[in-house]
Amino acid sequence: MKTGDNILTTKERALAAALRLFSAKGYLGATTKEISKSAGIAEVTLFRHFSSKEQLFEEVLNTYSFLPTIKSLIPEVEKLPYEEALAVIALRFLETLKSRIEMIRIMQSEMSRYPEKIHKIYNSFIDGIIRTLALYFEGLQEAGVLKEFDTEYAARAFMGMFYSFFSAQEILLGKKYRKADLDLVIKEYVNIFAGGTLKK
Amino acid sequence: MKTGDNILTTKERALAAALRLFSAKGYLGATTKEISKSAGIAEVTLFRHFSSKEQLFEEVLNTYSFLPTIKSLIPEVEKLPYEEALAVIALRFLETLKSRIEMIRIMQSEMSRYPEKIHKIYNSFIDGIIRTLALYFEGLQEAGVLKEFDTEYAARAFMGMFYSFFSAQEILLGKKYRKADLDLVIKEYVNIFAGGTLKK
DNA sequence: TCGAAATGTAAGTAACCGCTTACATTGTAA
DNA sequence: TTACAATGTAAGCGGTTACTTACATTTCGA
Repeated sequence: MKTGDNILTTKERALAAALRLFSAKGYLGATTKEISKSAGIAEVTLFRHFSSKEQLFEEVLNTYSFLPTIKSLIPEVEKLPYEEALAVIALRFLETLKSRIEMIRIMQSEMSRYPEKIHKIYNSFIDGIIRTLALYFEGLQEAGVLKEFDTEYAARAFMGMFYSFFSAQEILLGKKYRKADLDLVIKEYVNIFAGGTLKK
Repeated sequence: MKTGDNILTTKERALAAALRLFSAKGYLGATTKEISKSAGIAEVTLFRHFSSKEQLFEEVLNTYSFLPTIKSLIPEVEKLPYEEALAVIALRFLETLKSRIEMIRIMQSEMSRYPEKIHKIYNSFIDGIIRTLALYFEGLQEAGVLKEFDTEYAARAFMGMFYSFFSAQEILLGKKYRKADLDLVIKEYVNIFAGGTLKK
């Protein structure tokens, strides 16, 4: 590697390029020639690091599958009023999705290729968030702030509202939402959800 | 066509097979040889009906893109109590999605191939539903049943909850939800949403 | 500075895919 | 029955793709 070059190793640059192209064109649509060119390396070098395109794809999944959960967010949000806390959680959730939009695109379009693997990645991400949020709800139920409801279903409903908003905006329409729109959406969604879960 | 054979024409069987395989394997993953074999016709016959694979794909989109709206549902639901009406709308929405799951899979994975066309199909489907539901909400707001909120955002939130449930169950996990689960999910989601939109 | 490891260049291979051509067979309407 | 339209069989063509081989060049630590 030339001095002053990118800090990333050859393998890391290959993985990053593969992530980009698999995301944009799908597994079959992204060719190894294209990936290596995009990574700025020779095609043969790609095959020196990865024994096959299939294995490259697997390593892309493994390398980028980690998604930050919102678990660390709960403690700092527990002191906020309910609706403000929900707004912060929603915003962080949307930011997390956006930061991993390439992985999400891959998961959406390559589901049939790697069902068990992608299923696992999806579950470890979603389940973590759902359970964390459900625990937050349970705490507020015990404190008498929220009425009785199934906390896990409620968590799924909450995340579902925002996921489908994200999906429509970022994946289907390709529109970048303006900050004002985003705030408005969060406010309206949180309002409905809070109204439906708070004790009267 | 032999007598006593399938009622469908050769072209229709080709389109149906193409829908199945494009949905299961993606545009690039489904070969013309495989599609014709699955349709029970010769590969050359496929190219007699469709000038290219690309045109076959376009005709699949055109043929199966029409999604029933829920517009016709509103009148018969207007007499029901709010929560029951929401439950019926949600159920019908989920049934519609399920009946067109192959098209939805194609739209999700081939977004990059036909962005404008798929975007159009998506919009004509979703926008119709959103606007219909928003009108229903407006009527109830004027009647003093619902509190004030942005009816379109609310409609998006409502559909979003159920779409993401559908997506998680049918597309990501491949699980068929049992009827009991479905009823429970609808009940919980509708409860939250109704609680957040009804006037206290 | 020197030698090994990493990377590049060039060429090629076997398989596959979309699509075509030429010709034979079958179904059906007049 | 005949003529025509629809479909089938078989073979192949040109292009692409994943992947390999052989060899030259660069990088860089010891």
